[in-house]
Amino acid sequence: MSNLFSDLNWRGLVHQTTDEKNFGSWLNEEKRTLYIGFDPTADSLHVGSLLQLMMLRRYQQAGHRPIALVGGATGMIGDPSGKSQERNLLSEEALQHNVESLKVQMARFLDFESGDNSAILVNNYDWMGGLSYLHFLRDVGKHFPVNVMMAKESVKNRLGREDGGLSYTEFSYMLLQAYDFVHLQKEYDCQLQCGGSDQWGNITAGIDLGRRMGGGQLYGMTCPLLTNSEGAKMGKTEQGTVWLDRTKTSPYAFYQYWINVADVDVGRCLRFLTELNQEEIVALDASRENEPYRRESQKRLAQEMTELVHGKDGLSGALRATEVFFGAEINDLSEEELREIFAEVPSQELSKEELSGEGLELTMAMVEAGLAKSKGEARRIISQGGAYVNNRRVAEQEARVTGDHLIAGGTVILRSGKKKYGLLRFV
RNA sequence: GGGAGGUUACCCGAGUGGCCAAAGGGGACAGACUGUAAAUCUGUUGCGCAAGCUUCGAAGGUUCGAAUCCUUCACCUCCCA
Repeated sequence: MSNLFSDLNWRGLVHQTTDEKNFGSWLNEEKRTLYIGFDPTADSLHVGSLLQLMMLRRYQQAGHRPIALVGGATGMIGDPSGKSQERNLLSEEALQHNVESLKVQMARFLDFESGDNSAILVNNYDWMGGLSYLHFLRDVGKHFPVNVMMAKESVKNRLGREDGGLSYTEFSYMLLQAYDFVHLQKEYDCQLQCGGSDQWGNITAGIDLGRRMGGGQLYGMTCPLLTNSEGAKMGKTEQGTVWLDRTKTSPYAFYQYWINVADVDVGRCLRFLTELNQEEIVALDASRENEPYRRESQKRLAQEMTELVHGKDGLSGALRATEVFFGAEINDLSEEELREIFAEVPSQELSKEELSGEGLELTMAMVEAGLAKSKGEARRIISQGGAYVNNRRVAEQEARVTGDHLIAGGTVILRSGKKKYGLLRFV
């Protein structure tokens, strides 16, 4: 565990620590227990959570004991940090469902059976759900000077606003998170809380509370937020959030997300999100510098992330799908592969009758598949060389789709341009 | 209530009787280039294979012929009360 902190520093993952001078050596002294909180606002984690998951993983691999805290209770309140508006509150049932789903995903990152530093998963609803308001105010609230709370960034930002401000509920959020920390210290001897830089206020609130309640010294560390060169959070595309759940974001789409990370951002991603060692990352930096067209960094990043999140099978599926989507032969695909790869491509069912006789006009087929708004537009695409049947360019306007084109049990794959696909299934 | 101007295709916008399926720009879509990037260049951009058909706020009218002229209606902007 000796080089963990220097590695984190090298990667740029250390934004702030509570004890600049001694934090590193404190970590090295012995096995520590740390925690990071996750918000159960959805039933899947997304790319934005990866950084924190990896952080826990790094600590665990360095020999420390990670606790992943799922905020079943705090999620009911909503953290005002970084939010410009009052949150919508989720129902208790929805939250519990989300908590269960997150547990499963976290198991991919953390080892829950590694002996004395096994990861632990906790849900703060378990100790807060039954907490009485009166007791909470007496034991916890008493230790929070309101003027200190008012001074926190997350609160200050919101108080100045005319539209909405901040509710009492959200104002109290930091007390809950602070209490989590103290509780975990008591239960698991957890002395360190990590989080994104926007969590600093909440983390220090916990440290203060710990001292006031007589629990001894606690530590905090934050890492930078992972944003792209445009300053936006990673993990959002035009299609929406990139999830870790394969039913929400397919392994292929997940892989593609990383492949398309901009050059200026990919170095940070490699450092923040992968476990490649320093030599490998430096080598990739050089590759990017000298032969950018090879895009080694993106490929490596996509490969690492996809394998970690979706496993070897997920990665090979994504690679196969990538080949196919970029023009590989698809005649020999099995029905299953086909369904997997083209899962999120819009498809249309037609009667087999349509193929009888001379077959179906390609123009008509393209309209049916949603690739063209009219036959005229379809004809245009064909004449410009942008039409493909089963990934083979078809340049004749009069071309027809016939039974010979059917692959994998009655499907024809149509494509317009480089990447726009549409499926026709004949039944 | 009085007066002036406007409404054109996905968006902006030119078009004042035939040469108008309608300039130009943006966007979008294809192609080339490239790194699945950015930029650039080329082509296309109402429907129809075609003859042709339907479009210029809506309805009606004048005319051989209307986005264009007339009438009514709807909506928008501005000015005066």
